[in-house]
Amino acid sequence: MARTQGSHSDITGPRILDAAQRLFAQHGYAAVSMRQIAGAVGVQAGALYNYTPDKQTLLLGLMRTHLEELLAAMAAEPAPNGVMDRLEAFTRFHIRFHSERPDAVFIAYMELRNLSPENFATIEGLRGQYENMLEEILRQGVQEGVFDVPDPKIATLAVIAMLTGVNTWYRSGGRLSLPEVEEIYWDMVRKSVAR
Amino acid sequence: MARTQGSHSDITGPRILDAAQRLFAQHGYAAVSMRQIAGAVGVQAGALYNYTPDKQTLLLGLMRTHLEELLAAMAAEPAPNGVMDRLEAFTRFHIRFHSERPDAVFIAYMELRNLSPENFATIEGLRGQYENMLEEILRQGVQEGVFDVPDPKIATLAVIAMLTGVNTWYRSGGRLSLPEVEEIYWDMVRKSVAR
DNA sequence: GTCTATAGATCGATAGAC
DNA sequence: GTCTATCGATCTATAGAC
Repeated sequence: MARTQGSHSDITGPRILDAAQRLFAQHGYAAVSMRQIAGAVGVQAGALYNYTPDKQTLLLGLMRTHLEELLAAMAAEPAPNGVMDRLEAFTRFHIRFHSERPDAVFIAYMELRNLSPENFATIEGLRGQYENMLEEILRQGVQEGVFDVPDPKIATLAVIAMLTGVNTWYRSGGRLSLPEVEEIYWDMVRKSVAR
Repeated sequence: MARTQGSHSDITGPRILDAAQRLFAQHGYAAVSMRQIAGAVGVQAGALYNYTPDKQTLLLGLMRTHLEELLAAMAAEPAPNGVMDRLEAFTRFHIRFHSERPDAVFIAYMELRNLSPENFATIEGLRGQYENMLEEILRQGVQEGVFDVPDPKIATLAVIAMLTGVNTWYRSGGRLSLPEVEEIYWDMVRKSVAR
């Protein structure tokens, strides 16, 4: 800990990403300086540039990693057969996954403005893939007569907005446990698309 | 238009607020400089300080004005008698009011981090007043046996998150008209709290 | 791989002329 | 009320020593 020089390449990289994610979520990308990130990691600002070409790429990496992990975790989930069960699985998965990563979720929604047009397109494409999974569930449910949804695209966005809103208030150890939260939201989601 | 000096006090104040609101929403508070705001208005940066003591107060003013207008508009709405009609009125009012002010809404949600603790408390207090109006509707509906809502506080946040999500995609002149949007969301809100 | 040092730009805010 | 000019601080990113 007292060492002020020398190589730490084994862990510095991940620590930079962790510090950047926490600081960007707390203060906003534009309000955080490379010196702050370096200070949180315990290195000088110049050392950061061994791990990222610039601040912008640091942000893009955080957002892309988050969305790729989301898609990978979603793909790894067991998919029930019926549309109702699939909707329930999606709902519970979304709440669980997002409540575990509040900083990453916050950044992925709030810092889209700071992406270049092509990077923005990349991120929005990944997000669209995720949204399409819910939209497909809703469309199939409508087709089967299980759901009553006049506009599946809009219903998808409505449900996701409702579920992601959990992150604005949920805190581990608060009044409600995560299973209780899942139950409340699943009840509302189920009814909101019901016949 | 060619005049580069002289007094313009009649309209400069509102124009500063308009420009700041638009730029803060587009790029984020921290990413916008006082020089950018001044440039958008057509004055030099120093002139801004005739209208605001500092950048922070400019932001606070925008957020407080937005929330005070929200509460005033809500109070001016005719309140139906039955809880179901009141819920419908709230839903349609929320969508209409928020979709008309995307920049102000965006700032009021995204820039809370940039407020000092006491200013944050002020803004959150105003937002809480608004949320309480919906919560009261839900509580009364539960009491009357019209709604089935296990946790009115959480249901309030869920509904508001869903409705405010309209602003992430709705554009005037798009595929759906505002009345169509209201209809879709009212259908989902109504069912989500139904017995 | 990390350090120190710094180039070069930009920031918020102020002072004083008009 | 707006301008010009500027102070002092801070920023991103780079250069070169170790």
